[in-house]
Amino acid sequence: MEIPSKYDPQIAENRWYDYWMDHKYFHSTPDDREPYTIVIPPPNVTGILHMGHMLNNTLQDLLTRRARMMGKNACWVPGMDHASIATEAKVVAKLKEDGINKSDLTRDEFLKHAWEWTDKYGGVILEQLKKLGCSCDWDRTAFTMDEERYASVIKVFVDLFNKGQIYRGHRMVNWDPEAQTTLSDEEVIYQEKQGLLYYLEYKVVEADGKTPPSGVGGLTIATTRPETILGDTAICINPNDERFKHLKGKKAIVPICNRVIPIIEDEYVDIEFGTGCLKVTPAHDLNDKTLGEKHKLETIDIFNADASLNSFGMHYEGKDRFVVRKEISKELEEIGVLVKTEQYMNNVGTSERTKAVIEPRLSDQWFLKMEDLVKPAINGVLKTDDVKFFPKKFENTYRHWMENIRDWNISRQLWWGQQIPAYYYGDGQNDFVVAETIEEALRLANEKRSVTSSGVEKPLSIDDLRQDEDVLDTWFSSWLWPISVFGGITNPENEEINYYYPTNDLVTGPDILFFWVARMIISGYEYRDKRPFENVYFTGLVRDKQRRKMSKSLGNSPDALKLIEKYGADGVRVGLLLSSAAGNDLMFDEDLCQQGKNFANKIWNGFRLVKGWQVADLPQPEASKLGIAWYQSKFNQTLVEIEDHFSKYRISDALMAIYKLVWDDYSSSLLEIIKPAYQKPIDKTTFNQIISILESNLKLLHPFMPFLTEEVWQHIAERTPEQALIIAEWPKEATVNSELISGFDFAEGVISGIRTIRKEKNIPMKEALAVSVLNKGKVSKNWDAVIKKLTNVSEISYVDVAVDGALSFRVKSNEYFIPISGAIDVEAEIAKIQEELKYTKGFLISVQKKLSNERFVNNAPDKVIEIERKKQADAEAKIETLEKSLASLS
RNA sequence: GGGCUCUUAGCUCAGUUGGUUCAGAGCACCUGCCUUACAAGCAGGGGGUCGAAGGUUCGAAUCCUUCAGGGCCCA
Repeated sequence: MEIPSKYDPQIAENRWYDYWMDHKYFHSTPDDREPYTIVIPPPNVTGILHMGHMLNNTLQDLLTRRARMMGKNACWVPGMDHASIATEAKVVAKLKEDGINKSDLTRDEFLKHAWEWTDKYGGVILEQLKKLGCSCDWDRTAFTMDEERYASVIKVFVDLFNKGQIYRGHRMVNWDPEAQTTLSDEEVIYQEKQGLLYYLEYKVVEADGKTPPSGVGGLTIATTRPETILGDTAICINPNDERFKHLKGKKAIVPICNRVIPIIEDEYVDIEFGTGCLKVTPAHDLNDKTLGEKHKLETIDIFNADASLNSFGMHYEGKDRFVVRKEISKELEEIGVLVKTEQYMNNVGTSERTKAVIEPRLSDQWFLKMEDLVKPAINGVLKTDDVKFFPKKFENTYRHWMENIRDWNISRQLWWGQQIPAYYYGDGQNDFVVAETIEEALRLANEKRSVTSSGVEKPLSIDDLRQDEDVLDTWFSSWLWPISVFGGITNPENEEINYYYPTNDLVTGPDILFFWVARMIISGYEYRDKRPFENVYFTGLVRDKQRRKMSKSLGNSPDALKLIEKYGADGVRVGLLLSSAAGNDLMFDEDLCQQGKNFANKIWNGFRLVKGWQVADLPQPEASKLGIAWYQSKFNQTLVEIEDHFSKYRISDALMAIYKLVWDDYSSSLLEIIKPAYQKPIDKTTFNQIISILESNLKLLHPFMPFLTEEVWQHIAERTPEQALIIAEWPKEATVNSELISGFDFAEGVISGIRTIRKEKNIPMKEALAVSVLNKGKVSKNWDAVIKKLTNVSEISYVDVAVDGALSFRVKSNEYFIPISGAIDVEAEIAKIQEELKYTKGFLISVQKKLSNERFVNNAPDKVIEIERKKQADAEAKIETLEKSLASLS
């Protein structure tokens, strides 16, 4: 095969992705091998690839590829999330553009539009993942709204209802007036907003509601929301507040609507805040609702679903809450009720999706009881380590949330999602049943009615049943994901679920720890009695250089596909992984991708060098033999290190270890050691060994840089599909000869010393040097061939006395001399040696100090003392050498 | 306001049970090289009072206390 002079990522990426797909390497079916399973955090169906996805999926691909090479049956299940609120919002917006209002459509008509939208724009992101090299089993692509997943959700809902875990409740919920749906607490974002505090005066009357009391004028309340006074049903004062003793037992009149409301007393009221008089609006504030329940107050809801005022709003009926706020404050001012206004900063809840200001609202909702469900999930993560978090610190966050968990509001007032399988047949509170099918619901309803009603009534028919209009929270489908992708809910004993579940690793962002991760753990224990995954790897958020979160609105997120085009998928993968310790935010900088691209190029050129050599039947040079033996040990040592990093999910450390192995040890050292002289052939032994070494390197690199490595692999030799790198065997840990490693380290010191002198004295590399050595440390001569090769030294001679008129340097207690033509700057040499001497003596003193400290010798472990003794001996030897040199110079 | 967490070189980060020359890595920077795979390269080099102040200890980047300043989650 002809080797192109430049590596072209585009061609290689397309070629090998197609090749991998054609040969079905990504596809998995249960067999005798140990399974390795990852389920993708399903991206929003209409989403597009952003940096967070790139990081996340690169990590998953890397783990999957490594597992595959380790001989496991690797299965990475891809899929998408129907993202009910986000998708419905997009569809509604699109319809609006076309002049269609959602309210003009029937549910079925709307769903038809939504599916059209999904079919048209959905799945783009999955195609983008392929560009990144993701080795997902695409035959298994799942969708949270497809038939299997829909059925799973319904089955689970019915099951939990039957277990008494799901109930209907009248609750104050976070209402998004724009999307006209309920939001979970987690979907509300609190923002500081500048607003006004309005001081309003209410008239006070006697308990009969008519007679103005003598000597009492009125009372003043402070509110940020004057429009809600129309829903006031009480005024509350603190019973300990001396200022308002005279108000006890009286009543107040709400301005404008002139409703007479009681003045109640409760210690809940903060005497310091505002005026000390609190208006109570149970329908529109959570705290007021609690007060209202305690004091049995009336609840008056003044809003429509879109947060415009209803008939309780009187002449403001139909107007938006913010419009009313302005207008009513004007009216209040005109009728002399508005005492004053003040600037006020308050925390306003807004919708994560629509940004609309959240309205607390009372409504009928479905709830899932969490108290019992969380118990095994708390245990599994925090007590038994059945599920492990990386980094561990997120366990604290998890604990705090799980131990303070509230019931989960699982209903959403939307159409795009799994419709709640509750069927109403009458007007009573309990005139409903829950069932997987309407037929079953009918049977249950008739059964229920015959029990509850004494009289003989006509049986109900299907037409008498009304299904609940609401759908389930998106997370109520994704919390089943690791089970439902294998059909483990609808068919709990099927072969696939039994083989692939529990999955191994989950890679996701900490922002959905509660939304998703915690709930999957809960459902895993509930429905499989097993953890859903063993390890959770939390990635950080991807931020830009200025530490800003990458977002569409800021426009600071680079186009993922353009990055791949520019740096190659491998380059981008390396760039992302290089600085992404688990759980740490990643300050993304395109330069990192450049580094990745450079690395790819380095590997490519290293390959070109080797492939360009002529091979001949020659004896193997000593330097090559030793160099290869050393590298093999170095490789194995690094492999141990890499495995350790992987076991702790320190992915960027693993990559860095490989990076240095390949760049420094393999390219800069080993290739230079074995490189034959210009246009000379290489011996066969060395050549075969270096090919084998290159292949091992490629294996380690493959999970990180799949395309480049497969390309090089296939260039090295003709390979059958069974010999493709993607399924090659991951290197096994082997013995490390530490003598070779320390020997090379010493030789490197010598090499570096010679190079430094070359540099200082401007001696070109072409000019061969002769070196003499005073081998005080009795260092093996084995490495001389290597040293000579890497420094262009013609001869290393061993001497007994210092060489006069030569430049010198020292490695440990050995001293090296390089005679050069021309005068030696003796002064400079002396100064250099004195500098070294000073440092070494200082070091020795600190060691001696330590060793002469009785308490140190008595308390420190033997091993530490031994090390200190060795340090002392080394330093003393070095000082001796230095002093001798100094004497010979002066 | 409550909980969690962080602060180490210009940048991004390692630094495990306190103890090897422990003060590190990569990038960036500086200097010299178009050396025959790679200038997307090679060789060499400089750079940090480990946020501050106390304390424990023979010994502290590491443990404790206080302070300062970030970040995340929750209310």
